[in-house]
Amino acid sequence: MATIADVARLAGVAPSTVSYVLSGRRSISDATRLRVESAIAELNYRPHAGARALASARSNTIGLQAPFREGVDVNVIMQFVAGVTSGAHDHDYDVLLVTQGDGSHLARVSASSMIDALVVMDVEDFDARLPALRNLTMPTVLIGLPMETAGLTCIDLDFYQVGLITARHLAERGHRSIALLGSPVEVISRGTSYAIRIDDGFATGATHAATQHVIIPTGASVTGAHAAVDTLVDKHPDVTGIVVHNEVALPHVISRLREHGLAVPDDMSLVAVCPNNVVAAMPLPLTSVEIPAQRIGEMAVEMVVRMIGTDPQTRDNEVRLLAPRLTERGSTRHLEPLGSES
Amino acid sequence: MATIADVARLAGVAPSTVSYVLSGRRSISDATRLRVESAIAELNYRPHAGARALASARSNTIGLQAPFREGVDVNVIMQFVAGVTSGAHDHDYDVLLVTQGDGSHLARVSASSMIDALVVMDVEDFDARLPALRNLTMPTVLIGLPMETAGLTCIDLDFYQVGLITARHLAERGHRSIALLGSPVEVISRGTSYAIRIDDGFATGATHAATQHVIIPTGASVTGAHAAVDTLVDKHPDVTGIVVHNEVALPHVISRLREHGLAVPDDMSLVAVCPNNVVAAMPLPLTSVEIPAQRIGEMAVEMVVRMIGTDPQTRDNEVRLLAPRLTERGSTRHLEPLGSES
DNA sequence: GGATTTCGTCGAAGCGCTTCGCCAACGGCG
DNA sequence: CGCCGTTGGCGAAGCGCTTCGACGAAATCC
Repeated sequence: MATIADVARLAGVAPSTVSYVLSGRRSISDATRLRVESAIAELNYRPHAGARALASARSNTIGLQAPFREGVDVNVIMQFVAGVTSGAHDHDYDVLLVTQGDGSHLARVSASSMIDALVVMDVEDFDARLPALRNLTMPTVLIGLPMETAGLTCIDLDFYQVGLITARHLAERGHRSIALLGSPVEVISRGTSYAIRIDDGFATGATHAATQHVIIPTGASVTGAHAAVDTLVDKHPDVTGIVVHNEVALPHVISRLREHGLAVPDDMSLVAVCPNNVVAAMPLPLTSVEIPAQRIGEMAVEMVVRMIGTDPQTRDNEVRLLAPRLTERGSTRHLEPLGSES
Repeated sequence: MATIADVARLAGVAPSTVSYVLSGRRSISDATRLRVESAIAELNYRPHAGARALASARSNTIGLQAPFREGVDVNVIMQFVAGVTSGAHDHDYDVLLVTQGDGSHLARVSASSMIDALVVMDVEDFDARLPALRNLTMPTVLIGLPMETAGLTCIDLDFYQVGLITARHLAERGHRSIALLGSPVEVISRGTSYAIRIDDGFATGATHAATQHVIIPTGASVTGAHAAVDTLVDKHPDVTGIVVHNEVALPHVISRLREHGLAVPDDMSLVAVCPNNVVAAMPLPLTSVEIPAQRIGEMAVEMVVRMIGTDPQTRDNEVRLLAPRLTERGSTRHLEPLGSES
């Protein structure tokens, strides 16, 4: 492997000059820059990452903490990961995967200066990693919200608003009894905030619109979806509109509804909450609120990269909630005023 | 951050001694080792990864190349990733994610000595990354097989055998016409070898058993599954047993069969090929061949770690194909001899 | 036209670690 | 008792890079 000294020799300059060409931290005349660049190309030179990290106290790597938990949508996780990696790439960072949730791995990785910053995925309300994160001076961004966000920087879709606008959307179309088919119980009981926030928003939205509502946790499986629909039909036959926030269950919810003789949207209005590629794969167009997972991953990187190099003291932590947008695709119908139904 | 010099000072030894305590490369008396260890603990010392990489020419990091492609099962991908990370952790390695498929990222990462070895996922027959990989002296293991494996080390489930034993299983139970509902066309036309290998095995197995067979590429979506089942029912009504190698389509295949009035296993025998957690989530027990994705990920790491430190010349490349095992769960029935059906 | 600034480049120090060679002390052996 | 092989530890070199201060030369100013 060629070193910076080799390049310098070939270009007839000092190693430091090569370094400055590479980093752009000092002005270099066009003539020498060109010579250095061609030497670099000729030798196919790549700076040694370790040496660079040692000398500059920067590794140009960000850590991605991604616990692989039960019940979470792998699809969404993958999109976060894809967003983070592509965002990192855009900013010339690499991504180190940190999967062990116990924090010891995290501590090792951060203390050994392998990473300059950290992105944490799938945060719970009382996340076990929180204490470790709080006394980490390293720039950190959480994807998702814990219960107590003081001193933390977070980004997520505003699921409260998701609940609110989906409830309102249905209410505005005349639905007087609506349901939310949400996350599996294990996700909720773990205290995963997005599940709780969408519930709250949904309840509030429904209440404001003087609409009946019910929330049905839904397992991320065929049986889970079927059970939820069965509950809906049996216990809440007056429900005319549902919101489904469960990517895995979604198709099975639709087919189970059909088995019960309920067509979307004629007999049941439906709003999906999931990534766009999931609704695109559905057999019928669905009105939906997108979960822009990839975008969120990219934004998380952007935030964390901006934090690098700023003084931890002056850093002001923000909680960034993306406003959801509902896209109509005709899977929710207008209910006629009572008595005028055909 | 404490350095090795701080530890040495506190323990009253030379820095090199601390290093030897850490690496175990030279014998150290119990007395000093204890002193050093307690100094390490007291200062909460972690070696600087960059410095270590620089001095030892080892980064203790393996690269994981994971292209995020259309049509592949994210679930399986995630299990590979989980296996690789946990395997890496077991061997005291970290994992660097390399997602950009174009190879430039790979080149940069490997040339800058960020990684000691590489695991490549989702390999295609004529994979674009192959040329880059071949003239990489770094230990590399592919998960999946390309067309030409000379000079490469690969690991995968033996999908040819999967096709063979599933076909035979159905044939042995008296099925005279069987079908394989496999990967989406885009996966096949990309030349993804597992899809092709299972097809070959299935065809051969069926032919040997003098059984009719048909292979139906199946889209990884509700509509894809429905289309495949519709094709099956319309064009191949004599088929009595199917193998489904498509995790996403699987539940929809089953429900579509039911919509056609075909129950599993009474009217249609079914063998699934997918990870165990997927069959577990199905509404009925399914006879299946497991895809041990996590295990494969771990084994890939094991192989690649063993390769590190061995001379590239003497390294003999192996292609390791895991023998599949079929687990009966009662979703395939014995067909009665002709005329004796109830 | 001298003083001052700016520009482009160099040299050297040092980041924190590993590893090699060296050496002192210590037994075991003939 | 002298020799030699082991053992346990030390010191220093050096891995490849960044960065700071220095320094001519050219440009700018009054």
